[in-house]
Amino acid sequence: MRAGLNAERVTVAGADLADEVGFGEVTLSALAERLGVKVASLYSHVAGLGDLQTRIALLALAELADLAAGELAGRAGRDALAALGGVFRDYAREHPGRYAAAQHPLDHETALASAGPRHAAMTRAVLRDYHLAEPDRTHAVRLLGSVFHGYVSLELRGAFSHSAPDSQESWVRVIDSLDALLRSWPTTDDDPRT
Amino acid sequence: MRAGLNAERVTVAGADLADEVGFGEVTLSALAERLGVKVASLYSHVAGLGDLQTRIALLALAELADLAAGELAGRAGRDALAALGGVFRDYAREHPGRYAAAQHPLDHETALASAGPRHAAMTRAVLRDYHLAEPDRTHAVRLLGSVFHGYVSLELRGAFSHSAPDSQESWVRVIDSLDALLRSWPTTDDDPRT
DNA sequence: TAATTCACCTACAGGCATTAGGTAAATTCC
DNA sequence: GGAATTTACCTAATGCCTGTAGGTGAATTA
Repeated sequence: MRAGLNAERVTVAGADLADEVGFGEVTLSALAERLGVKVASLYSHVAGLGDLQTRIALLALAELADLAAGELAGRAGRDALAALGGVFRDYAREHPGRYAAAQHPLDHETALASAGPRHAAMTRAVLRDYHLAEPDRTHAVRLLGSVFHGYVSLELRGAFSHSAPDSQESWVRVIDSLDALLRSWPTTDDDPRT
Repeated sequence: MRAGLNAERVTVAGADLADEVGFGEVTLSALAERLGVKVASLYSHVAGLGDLQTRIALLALAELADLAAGELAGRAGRDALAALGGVFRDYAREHPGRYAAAQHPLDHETALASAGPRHAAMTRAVLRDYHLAEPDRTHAVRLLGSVFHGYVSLELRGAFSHSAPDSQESWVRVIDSLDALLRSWPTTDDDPRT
């Protein structure tokens, strides 16, 4: 009896498994068992464990980009900022394994073909309303990426769950702070430090 | 002939190996070979791979806390902020394996006995100069942690190395931004959103 | 110098990734 | 509709890694 697998079904099953047991704990053995198939059979669809990890990472990046594109449509300013951050935060909480996979290192060529560039473009789009000129725009992109990724990572690790106030409150304040910061961004044409 | 090992020597060697090949790639096999010893001999000093990983994590957290304490002495305000962030950033670049180990999850009991609480205390100390009352102080602690960890993680992953301007410039701007943000932190006794 | 400790060893079992080579089900072609 | 081809899946075997059991000899202590 054939199970009717292909590369995408295997990848999705791997992503689901990652969400349940953690990305680093995904093994071909466990995945094969879940799919009702022998381990060697998986090699007909993916090149090995490393290839599977890369495919899950690409899946997660694409899903994240699609979600972000949907939430960002028709929003601007603080609204867009909160929406973009919220996509990352919600995705990480609903799909921790997929979110971890999205941090998996990709070689340069693969990264360029991934949804990574779409992410960068969307962050730039969110900043459009704040009217920053280069290089400040790039500095701001990096700051937003750092805050979103950092906050979500720490929250996922439980770093904010053992002390008051609730993490949700801090999240709202962080978004507010970023919004205020971007509005009053100090434009620096000559900074003696740089 | 005896190699004269003990738990600490094994842990330090493991940390050095992690800095060279990555924390996730540390194996007892490779570590034993590097120490000129058979794999089974390592079990006289550490309880297994998991225990070794925990010990490397605790070592990294302690080293980071010691470095931070040293750099923070006698500094305040933006100076202290830059020093604390710089410790994380420099440590991660010089010791990527140790930095990755510091993110290794610890069970609650172990985390409490680790240098983790010292880190929290030092971040609060840096904020002293900005005169924030609770719960704003905690929100700010979480923001700083997020930015530092997020920026360092992304930079380490090479996310900022394929576009101008130089990451160092963005780092200085991020520190400046945080300083400005903390100085003008909007004190909110009643925020209708929370 | 004798007893004890313990750092290190050999030998083995189990789990996982990976490859080689085979079989039968699905698909394609005439 | 039957033959040829493709391919999804299999069994079998190898090698690396973690982890355990039990032994040996060097260092330490009495």
